[in-house]
Amino acid sequence: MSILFSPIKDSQTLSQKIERKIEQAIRDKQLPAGSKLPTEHELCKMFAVSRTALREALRRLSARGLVDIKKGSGMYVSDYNIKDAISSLLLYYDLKFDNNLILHINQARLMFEPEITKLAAINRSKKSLAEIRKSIDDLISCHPDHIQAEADLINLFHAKITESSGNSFVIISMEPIFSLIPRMRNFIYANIEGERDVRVKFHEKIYSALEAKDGDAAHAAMKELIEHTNKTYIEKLQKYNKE
Amino acid sequence: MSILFSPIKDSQTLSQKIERKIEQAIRDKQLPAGSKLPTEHELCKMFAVSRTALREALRRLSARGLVDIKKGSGMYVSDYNIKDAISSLLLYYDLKFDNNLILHINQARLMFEPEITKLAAINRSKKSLAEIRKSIDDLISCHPDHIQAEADLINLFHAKITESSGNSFVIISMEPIFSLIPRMRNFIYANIEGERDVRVKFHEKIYSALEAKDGDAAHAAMKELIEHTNKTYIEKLQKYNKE
DNA sequence: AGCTTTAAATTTGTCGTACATATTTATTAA
DNA sequence: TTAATAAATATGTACGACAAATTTAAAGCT
Repeated sequence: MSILFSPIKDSQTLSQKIERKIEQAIRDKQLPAGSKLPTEHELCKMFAVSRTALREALRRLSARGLVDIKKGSGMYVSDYNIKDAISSLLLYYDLKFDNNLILHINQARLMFEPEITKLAAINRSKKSLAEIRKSIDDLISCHPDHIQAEADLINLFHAKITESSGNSFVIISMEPIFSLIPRMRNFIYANIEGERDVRVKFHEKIYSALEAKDGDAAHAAMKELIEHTNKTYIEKLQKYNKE
Repeated sequence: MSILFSPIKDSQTLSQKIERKIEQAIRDKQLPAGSKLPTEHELCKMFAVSRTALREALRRLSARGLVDIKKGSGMYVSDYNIKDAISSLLLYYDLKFDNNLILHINQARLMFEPEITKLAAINRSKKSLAEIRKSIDDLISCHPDHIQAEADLINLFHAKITESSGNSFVIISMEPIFSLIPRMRNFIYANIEGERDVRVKFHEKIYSALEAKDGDAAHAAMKELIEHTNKTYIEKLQKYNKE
């Protein structure tokens, strides 16, 4: 019976209707990024609505990152970037964050990162290679007590490789992991005596494959590294459960 | 000099401050999904602000999917789901949609879907296998003139396999592709004489591997299928450019 | 006593007015 | 010509009033 009859009355509020019209103009490229929107006063006249409904519509658009509102200046179509793109994903993961998600992320990394590293070996530029090199050098020279900095440099290593793939979909798909890792790093990257040297060896091996543009070697080396990372995570988890 | 001094005055509007406090309560699980928020009147008293600023804060939260506002009833913490999770991603892809993105998506699928299918072969349930079976059967019996329906069934086949992996991160990462495909399908899934039979053969082969829980066979078969899909897309693109 | 209908209360949606505050533009002074 | 000041512009917040959807309470009917 749900198809036979549908609501006669539109359940959208006025502000949602306004939101939709402005959003559609943005999606249709009628309002390019950076362009200034008409003032509140002008938009109220255009839409024949009160300032309240219009402002509420604009708050909705602003909250979703579509427009920037500047007091005293005006409202501008924002340049929607990757950070905006993953904002709702990050919120979702924050709300659903648990150990199961970490396990799934670890599993996905094992599936995806060797493939990504293989592509990166082919697509990497001199510049991206230098950035990867720097992350390794910084890790080597990082003070042993700077555990957080160490984990961040490991994270950076992985992120830079993903960037080197040059595939925008891949980069965006992996970005939530790298954004979440500051939160997980004490779990994922084991703080164990001698671990750093093991890790540096893995990084060097991957770097060599990238440098040599050897996709298969890169794939194999990254697979090994992720397996190692996941293994130490499982061990750490079991140790924690035993206590 | 940027670290030495920082803005004295907080640039956040009052409504953004309110938004943040309510959001934090939600993130901290103080306000679980489904629970009713205090009324506007109560919140105005709690925060000691006017109704205007509060409503604008609530519009921001509502626009991001964190709360549902029901006229005459009240405001509720929403059950943030996968659809919400990918909403900003889908917006990003809509704003940046071009052929380059399609190529990147195709490339990512070649990297990821064989791995996903391999995992699905291990993790699939009887139920998920039956759903995959149904999508193939529906494709076989689909009328030859129903080009859109055909493409949607192909899409469903792929989506069901990804679901069968049982990995939440993987499912979410691939969801934008399946959401975007209705838009791309006339490009991605070639409408060529005889193509449907070729495709059904690929689907059957993958299905057999899934049924047999043969991860390597599943991986190889899916790789072959994606290569085929990507190849016909490139051919179609070149044909289009020639005209 | 239980169910249905009607009325009242509650809660969010929209409008209009007023003033505050940040930014931009225009005018004046050096 | 440049710098300082004033005026205008544009968004931020508050308040009061009324509209409209939902919920609750009361009245009416069987």
